[in-house]
Amino acid sequence: MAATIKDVARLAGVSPSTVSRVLNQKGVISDETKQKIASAMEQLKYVPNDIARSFANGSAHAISLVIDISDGTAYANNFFNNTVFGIETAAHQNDYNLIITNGAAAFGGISSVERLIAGKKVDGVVLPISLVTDELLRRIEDLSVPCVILGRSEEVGAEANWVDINNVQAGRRAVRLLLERGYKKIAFLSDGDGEVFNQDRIAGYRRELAANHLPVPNGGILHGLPTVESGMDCVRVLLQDDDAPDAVICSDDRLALGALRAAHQLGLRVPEQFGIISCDNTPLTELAETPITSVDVDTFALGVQAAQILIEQIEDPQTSLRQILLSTKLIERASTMRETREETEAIHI
Amino acid sequence: MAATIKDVARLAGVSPSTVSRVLNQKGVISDETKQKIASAMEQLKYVPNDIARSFANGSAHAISLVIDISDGTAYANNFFNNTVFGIETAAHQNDYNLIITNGAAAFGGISSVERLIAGKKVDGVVLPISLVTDELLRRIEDLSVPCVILGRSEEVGAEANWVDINNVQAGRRAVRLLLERGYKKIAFLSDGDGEVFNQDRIAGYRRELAANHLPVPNGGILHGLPTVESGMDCVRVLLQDDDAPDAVICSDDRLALGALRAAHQLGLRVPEQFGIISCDNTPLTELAETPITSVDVDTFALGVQAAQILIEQIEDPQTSLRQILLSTKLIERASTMRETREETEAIHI
DNA sequence: TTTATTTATGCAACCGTTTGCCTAATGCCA
DNA sequence: TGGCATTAGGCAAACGGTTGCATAAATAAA
Repeated sequence: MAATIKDVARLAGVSPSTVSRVLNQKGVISDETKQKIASAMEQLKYVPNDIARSFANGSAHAISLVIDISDGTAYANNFFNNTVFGIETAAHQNDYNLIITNGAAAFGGISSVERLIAGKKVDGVVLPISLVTDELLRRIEDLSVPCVILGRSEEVGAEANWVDINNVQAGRRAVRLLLERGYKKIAFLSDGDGEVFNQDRIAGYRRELAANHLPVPNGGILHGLPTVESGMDCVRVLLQDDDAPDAVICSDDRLALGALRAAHQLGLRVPEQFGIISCDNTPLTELAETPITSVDVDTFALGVQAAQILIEQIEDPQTSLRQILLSTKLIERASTMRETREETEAIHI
Repeated sequence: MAATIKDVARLAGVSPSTVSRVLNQKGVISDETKQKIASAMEQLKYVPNDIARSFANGSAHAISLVIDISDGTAYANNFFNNTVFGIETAAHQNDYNLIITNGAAAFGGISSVERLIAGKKVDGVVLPISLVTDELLRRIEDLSVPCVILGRSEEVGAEANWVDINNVQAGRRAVRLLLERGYKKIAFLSDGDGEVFNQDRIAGYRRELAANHLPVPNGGILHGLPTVESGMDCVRVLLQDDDAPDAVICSDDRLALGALRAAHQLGLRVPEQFGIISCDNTPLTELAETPITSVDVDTFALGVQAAQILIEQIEDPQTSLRQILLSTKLIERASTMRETREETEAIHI
C-alpha cells in the first residue's frame, strides 16, 4: 500500500495538517519541522493522492479538450496533433491534466462533456468551433465552468473566449507577397463557402487589393472543394479568360496542388507565368512538384494560448472574456519565387 | 450547488446507501424504491460526483496515453490523431476517461506519468515504443498498474503487452503485389536502419522473395533518410546498374515520392517500366503526380486494441500478457497498376 | 512581572460515495 | 404459531486529504 499523509505525519512526529500545510505551502512552519517532514516523505516515497486532493478541495485540476472525430480536417491533417501538444504543454506547466473526450459521445442522457463537467472531473473545457452550438454553450455556462473555443463563428463573437487564426491578415499577406513579386491579377480559390475562416481570408484578400487600388478581378473568387480535381477545374475556368489572372491564392493545399497541375497542363510555368499560394502548409505544399508558398499557422501556440486563457479563467472566474487572434507566417517557396524583373518590364510596356 | 446523493436520498425518503446501490446496481432494491429514487434524481438533476466516486473506490476509471512530443513521426503525420481517437473511443465505451500526458515532462522529482499513476489519477497507461525504457517499465511495474505499448522492440518481446503493425506481412504483401504485376527485380528503400518496423518489413520482403525462389538483388536493400532527396538519390544509384531493379518498395512516403521523381527524371515511365510501393499511406502518396500504391494501416483500430487490452488488464489483473499484430491493407494506385501483359512478353523472350 | 501579540502546530469536521454489518419485515415451513 | 430464511434497506466507518478554529509556547510591550 502506498504511504498516506498520515504515515508521513506519524513518522515525522507531527499531525497530518502540518504535513498538508508544508505540501501546500500554507501557514508558517518551522524549518526544523519542514526538515523532518521532508525526510519522512523521502523515506516513505510519499506521493500525494491526487484524487483525494481533488475531492477535498473540489477541483480536479484538469481540463478537457473535446474532439470532433467526424471532422475530416482534424482527422486528416496535423492541425490536431500540434494543438493537442500545445494544450497539454500549457496545462502541464500549470499543473493541470488534460482529458480528451469525444464530443459526439453520450453517456446515457447527457453528453460526455457535460458528464465530465458535472462529475467534477474537469474544471474547464476547450471546444473546437465545429462542435459549438448555442445549446451546448448554454449548458456549459449553466454548469459554471469556463470554456474556450478553438476558432470562432459570427454567432460567438465577443460572447465567449476563443483563440483563432488571423485569417484576414493571412489573406492580406498573401496578396501583398504576390504584388511584391509582380503579379498583376490575383484570384482566390476557396474550398468552401460560409465558414468564417474562408470569409476572413477573402476579406483580407479584398482589403489588400483595395489598399493597393486594385479591383477584385471579375469572377476572381471561386468556391471549390478541398480536392486536387476541384483545384484543376477552377484554374482551367480562370485561365479561359483572355485577361486571365496570373496568380491564385488557395484556401486549401489540395486545391493549390490542383492549381499547380492545371497550370502545368496548360503549359504555364510556375512561378514565372503563374503564381500560387496556399494556406495550410501541410507536407503537400512543401513536397509538391513545385514547392508551394504557403501560409503557416503555429498550431502549437494556438493550443498553448487556448489552455492558458482557460486556466486563467478557472483560477479567477472574474477574468473578463478574451479573444485572441494568432498571426500567421508566410513560408515562401518556389511557386512564387520569381525575379521581380518581370514586373519592371511589365510596367515599362 | 449541485445535488449530492444525500439530497436525492432525502427527497426520496431513503438512505444514501440505498441510492448508491441503485446507482451501482448492487444488492436488491424494490421497484417502488427504485422509482422514487429515479424521480428524485430527475427532479434534482443529480449527476454523481465522479471524483468522490473515484476516491471512495480507489480507482479513477481513467487511462493515460503518454505522448512523445519530440517524435517527428507522430508530430508530422496523422498516425497520432487516429490512434488517439481509437483509444478514446474504446476507453469511452468502457466508461474510462483518457488523459494525455507528455512523456518528457517532469513534476519535481518524478516524471508526469509516474505522478499520474502514483497520484491515482489513472489505472493504466499506453506508451509509445519511442518512450519505452527498461527503467520506465520497471517503475510502472512497481506501481502495479498495467501498461500497453504501441509498437514493440526486440527487448520488450513477450515481456509486455503491446500492439503493433504486422510489418512482416506488409513487406510480403508488397512483394507479392509487385510480382503479380510482373515486376522482376525488386529493391527495398528503408528510411532508417535499426528500427524494428524497418527490420520487419525487410524480413517480409526477403521472405516473400525466398518463397518465390527469387534472390534479394545485389545492393537491393538501401538505407536512406525520410526525405524526397534521399529517395531520389537511392533510385539514381539503383538505376545505374545495367541490370537494375524494375520496382522498389519504400518504407516512407517521402522516399517513395523521391523514387517516383527520380524515375521520371531518368525517363522511366511509372508504372510501366518502374513500379513503386510505399508504406505510410499519407495524403502524399494519394496525391503524388502518379498516385503511389501504399500499405495502409488502420491506426484507429490500433488505438482501439491498445485501449481494450489495457482495460482488460485493469479489470482483471490476472489476465496474461497480450501481444497483438494488426494486419495491413495494400491500397493499389497508379504506381503499380500496369497490365501484366508485359510480364507475359517478358517471359516469352 | 503581567498582559498582549505573534508563531507554530494540533484537533476535528468535512468533502460525496461506497460497503460491511446489522435489523426489521415478510414469507415459508413444520 | 413459533422458528428460520430471505428480502429490503439503514447505520456508520472508511477512503486521504484540507482547513477553520483553538491553543501552547515564545516573544514583545507595558
